[in-house]
Amino acid sequence: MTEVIDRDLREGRVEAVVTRFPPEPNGYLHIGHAKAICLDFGIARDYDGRVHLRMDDTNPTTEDPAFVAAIERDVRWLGFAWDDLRYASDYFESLYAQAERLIQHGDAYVDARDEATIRATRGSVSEPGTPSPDRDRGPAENLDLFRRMRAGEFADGSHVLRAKIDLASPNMILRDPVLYRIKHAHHYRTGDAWCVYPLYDFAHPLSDAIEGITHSLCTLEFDNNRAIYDWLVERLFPEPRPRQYEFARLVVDRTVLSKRKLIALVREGHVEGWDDPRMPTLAGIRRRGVPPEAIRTFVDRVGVTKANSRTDPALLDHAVRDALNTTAPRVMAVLDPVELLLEDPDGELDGIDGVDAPSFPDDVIGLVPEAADASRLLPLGRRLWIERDDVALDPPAGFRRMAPGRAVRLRHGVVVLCEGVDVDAEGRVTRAQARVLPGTLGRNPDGVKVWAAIHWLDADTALPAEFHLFGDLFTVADPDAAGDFRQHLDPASLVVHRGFVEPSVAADAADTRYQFERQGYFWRDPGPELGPEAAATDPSGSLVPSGSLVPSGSLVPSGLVWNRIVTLKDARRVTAGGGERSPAPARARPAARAPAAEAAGGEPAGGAAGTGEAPDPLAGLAPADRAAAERWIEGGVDPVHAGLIAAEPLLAGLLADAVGAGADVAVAAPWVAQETRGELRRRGQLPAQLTGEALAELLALLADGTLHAGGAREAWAAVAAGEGSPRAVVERRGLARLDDEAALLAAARAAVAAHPAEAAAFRGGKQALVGFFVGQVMRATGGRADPRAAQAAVRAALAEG
RNA sequence: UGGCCCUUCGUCUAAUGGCAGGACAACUGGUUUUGGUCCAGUCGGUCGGGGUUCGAAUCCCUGAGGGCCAGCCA
Repeated sequence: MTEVIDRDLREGRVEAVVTRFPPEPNGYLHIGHAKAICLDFGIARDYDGRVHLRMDDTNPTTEDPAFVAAIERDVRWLGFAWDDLRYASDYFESLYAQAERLIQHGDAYVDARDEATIRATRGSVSEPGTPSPDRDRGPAENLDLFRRMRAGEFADGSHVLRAKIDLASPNMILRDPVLYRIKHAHHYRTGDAWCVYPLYDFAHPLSDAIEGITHSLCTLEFDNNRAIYDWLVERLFPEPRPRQYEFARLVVDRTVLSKRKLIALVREGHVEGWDDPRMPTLAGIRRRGVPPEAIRTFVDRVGVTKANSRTDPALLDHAVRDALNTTAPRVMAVLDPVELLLEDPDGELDGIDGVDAPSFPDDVIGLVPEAADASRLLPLGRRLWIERDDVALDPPAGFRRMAPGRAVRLRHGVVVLCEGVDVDAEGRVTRAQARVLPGTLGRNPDGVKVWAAIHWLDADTALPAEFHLFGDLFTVADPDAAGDFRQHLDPASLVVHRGFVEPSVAADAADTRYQFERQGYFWRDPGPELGPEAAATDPSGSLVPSGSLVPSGSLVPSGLVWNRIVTLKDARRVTAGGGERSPAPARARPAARAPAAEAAGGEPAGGAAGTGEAPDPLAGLAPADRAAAERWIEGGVDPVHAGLIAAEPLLAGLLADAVGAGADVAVAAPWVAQETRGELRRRGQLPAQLTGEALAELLALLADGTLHAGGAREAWAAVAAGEGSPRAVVERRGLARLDDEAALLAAARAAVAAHPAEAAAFRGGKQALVGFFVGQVMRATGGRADPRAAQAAVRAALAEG
């Protein structure tokens, strides 16, 4: 992507970069849009260009101003600022004028048939469409009809404006696409001013052109649409015209990103709303507490290519933890509390009713020195809350926390020795007793193993709180792969706990993001940001009445409701006996990947693949061409090459000319079939300089030793680029073969001397490095060195060491 | 089925025709008053076949696999 822009700038095709992000205001932005936003805005920023946020509002029946506001807010939240806010609907008048121009040029016509008929006559991927009786109507009549369409004389669907392109095009998009349809509908911005509205394929390229967009970035599925994009822009606008480039959509495992499915999740009540923290919408992600910079680094890490791929949500989690590790103060919270009663026979705690605890560990302070100043008071009494699964009566293998007879440190406090554990009928821990070990505040006891540091809360001062633990919405990587996506919904995607949090948080800003030690990153649920007004104006349907997700703060005396942003990475392993289990409903281990995901991965192409009969390279040739090909084969030409050349008259003529000019057919054929054919394909035409005579000249230079193969290839490309005859090119570029042994040896020695580490590696047995050194010599000699001689020189130079 | 796009460690992504590298994940150790962080290390890849080349992930052919297109959605 940046390569294209660099070239456009370098070649002066454009003076400055202008991009645009063009959402349709008919839904909420999600993480997939974040990729496009980061790209469009990021490129504009990196190239010191401009970026427009454009509402692609050409369909009055689905769009709504509430979404415009939501989109603006989401883009800003991500940390971007647009240079201009535009609306496609502002261009309706000029778009209409362009449509009239098209009609006047005879490039568009009004079709009076209904939707079903047009659909039926478009043909299929393997059959051409059939023309409408209206297709050959004259421009004047079309213009009249189109004006009457605008004037409101016709009913919805009775007429459309179509581009007149090619009903037999293998690209379905080009089969006379519809440009304008009649919709007697109220538009949220233009009101009732219009009853004809342009379609995407018409409005989008022309909006880009109107705004002077230089690089129009979009996702892969619009690849086919580029043809109509270019067709329109070339007819209606002068250079510099906008150009469209495609990149792969972001797909994240264990969620869904299609608008339809997201709507279904909301409407059917699988989630609490568009900003449910489990949703991949930016509103949901924001409410969950993810900081925007984490989204940006995530998008950076994912990269931009044209290969459709799926991204592991672990990559996002990592970006979130990375952003929060150095910024989130550590506090303690107990999600599933049990009582711990302390005995203090030595009076260790006498006179102490709390400890001052640093808010950040030393390693974070190392990264962010000012974090050293932050601390808070931690009350400490004789009755505490600790986490239920930090205690076991009968510890399973691998259990490293509290159990009878084991000492653990109370984080930031003293070491205690467990003296008793009460369990209920099901074996669940209900209470524990422990004795404070003397002299262990800030110091480890002698001769006593401390098994762990556990988090705790003073029971008398801890604030009651509710914790919302979010997991992936789906249990499988690709919910669409098998059956209805709903059947893969994870019922444990939201787990609510009632517990306690330390009192210090009451003094902090409400939007503080914390790490609850050993649990994860949390922040206070800001509550639904999409208020009732969003529900009321949501044209896609009713928002489900909020249930448990609305802060049930009223039920919690402190009113505190915490959203878990992301878990801590959890390294505790499940033992063979299954004794230890992950306490949080954390993301399932990779081993738990569903069968559907495996199947989606595709069967490796084994067995029968690749072993099929080689097809006849001469199949499908006309008899005369076939005869020519057979003659070449007799002359020693590879049959595949012969077939390729014979199929293309330009190439066949070129080969014949070259042979006529004295070239050996067997030598010339690969140059025609590969190098020359490649030029033909890339340029769409055969460069005039690529004649048989030129090829014969090139091959003569090769034969008499003036050139080696690599130089000849470069020379041929230069000839194709119009730099002159092979001989002239070789002269100008200094491509003549260099086989002076002394010079090559000197170059080889220099290369070896310049790369001692590589030389040592070679002598250590890494033979592949010969190529590396040959490459160095080739570079040093401007590509002139004879490769064989260079390789010999390299080996000699390496042997000298 | 016609056309177009795509294919590099488990995942994502680099490599002017010249040492296949990084990140995430996993795994091993070390540090640690968080089973966190950090540090060190391990595992692991060019879809198959052919061609051109001294040398191919890269260029050419071919096979396989995946995606998109037959809305008056965008």
